[in-house]
Amino acid sequence: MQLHKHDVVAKAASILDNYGIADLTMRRLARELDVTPGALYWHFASKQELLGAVADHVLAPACADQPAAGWRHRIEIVCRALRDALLSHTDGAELVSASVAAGRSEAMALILSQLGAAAVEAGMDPGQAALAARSIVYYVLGFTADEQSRLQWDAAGVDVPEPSPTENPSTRFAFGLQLLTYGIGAEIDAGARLR
Amino acid sequence: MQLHKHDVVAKAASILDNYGIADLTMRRLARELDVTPGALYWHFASKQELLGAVADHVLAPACADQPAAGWRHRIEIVCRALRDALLSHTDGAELVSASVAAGRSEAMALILSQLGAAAVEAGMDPGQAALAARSIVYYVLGFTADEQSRLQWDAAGVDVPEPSPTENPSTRFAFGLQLLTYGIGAEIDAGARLR
DNA sequence: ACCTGAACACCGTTCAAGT
DNA sequence: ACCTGAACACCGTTCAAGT
Repeated sequence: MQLHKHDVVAKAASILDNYGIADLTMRRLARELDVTPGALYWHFASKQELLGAVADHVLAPACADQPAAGWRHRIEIVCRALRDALLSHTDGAELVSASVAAGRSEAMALILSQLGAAAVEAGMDPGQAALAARSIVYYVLGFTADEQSRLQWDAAGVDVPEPSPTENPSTRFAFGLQLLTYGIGAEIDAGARLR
Repeated sequence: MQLHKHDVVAKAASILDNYGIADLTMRRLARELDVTPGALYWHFASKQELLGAVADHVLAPACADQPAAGWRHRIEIVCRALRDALLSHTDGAELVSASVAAGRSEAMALILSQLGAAAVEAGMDPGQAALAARSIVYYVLGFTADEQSRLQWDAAGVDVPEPSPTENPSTRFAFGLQLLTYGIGAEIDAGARLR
């Protein structure tokens, strides 16, 4: 049976979920697909390109059309969807961070444009809005990667103390995000006073 | 001549600067130190531990005592020092991000406490302040990793378009950081209104 | 067009044995 | 105490040759 990109990405995602990113190697992936490592290079130019495809697969659920709402709420919805998507796969945040840092991920470009559009609606000019969108993504990726690595230490029996154990991760996530949306509001107010 | 931790870290930093993080391998490091790979494992338990030490070396200049100033200015000073430290070594942001995500970096803990102290001075309670500090670090690491990877594509001849080419990276960095400091101010105001 | 076989040039880590 | 030698169990990538 012929190998298709989709099958390769799906199998890669299953290795990711069951064994983590360290075990997601070209040779192992080939073995589980009952194929020779070289076969993968007919479909993908490099491991980096393959990981990019897996990243887009992970991000797909966060790319669904968002319901109409005020800019602040839209940002919260996109960011929650992004975090949920990352958390739903082992090492999801690490994988996506690496793919975003390296070659561009199409899915992340879409998410950035959704966040940017919300910032424009809030009253920012396009340049500021693009930067605000990127800042938000840095926060979500950083927070979630951190959260996910703590989860893994936890599962391994090592318990690392949470900085503030009173609130759960979702509440803490929302609080940090609020800092950024408040900042966007304040930035616009400050800009308006100068005009 | 005997091998000391300090020499190992220094040579690792020089490989990093001259060839990048991909070439910073245990075998290569051993070769350049005229030593066998096994020798490194007498001084460091693992590659991860060694990279952590290199990360602390990179972060050292950002750990100098900061002059007294208002909280907002203190945050800006720490963050500029952090970005400068990361930019002063090839792949500095990537290295530090990985080390921070994995085992704890002592230097980063110090930076987090400096940022947290500033947020407390601004009027946050310690739990909120710790989270605000982490959010700021996520931003600095994300922004700088992005900036540094663009620099590398640039140096390689590929030119990737900047989202908003009018302003230089330092100005853009300051703008994104301002979003967070404005957010801290707004958060405190919002909290005060509830009391 | 799609894949195998086999090679190339590497990795991190361990550990008995040497000095 | 500190390091070598040698091995173990892997990597990503390429490419002539097969079907």
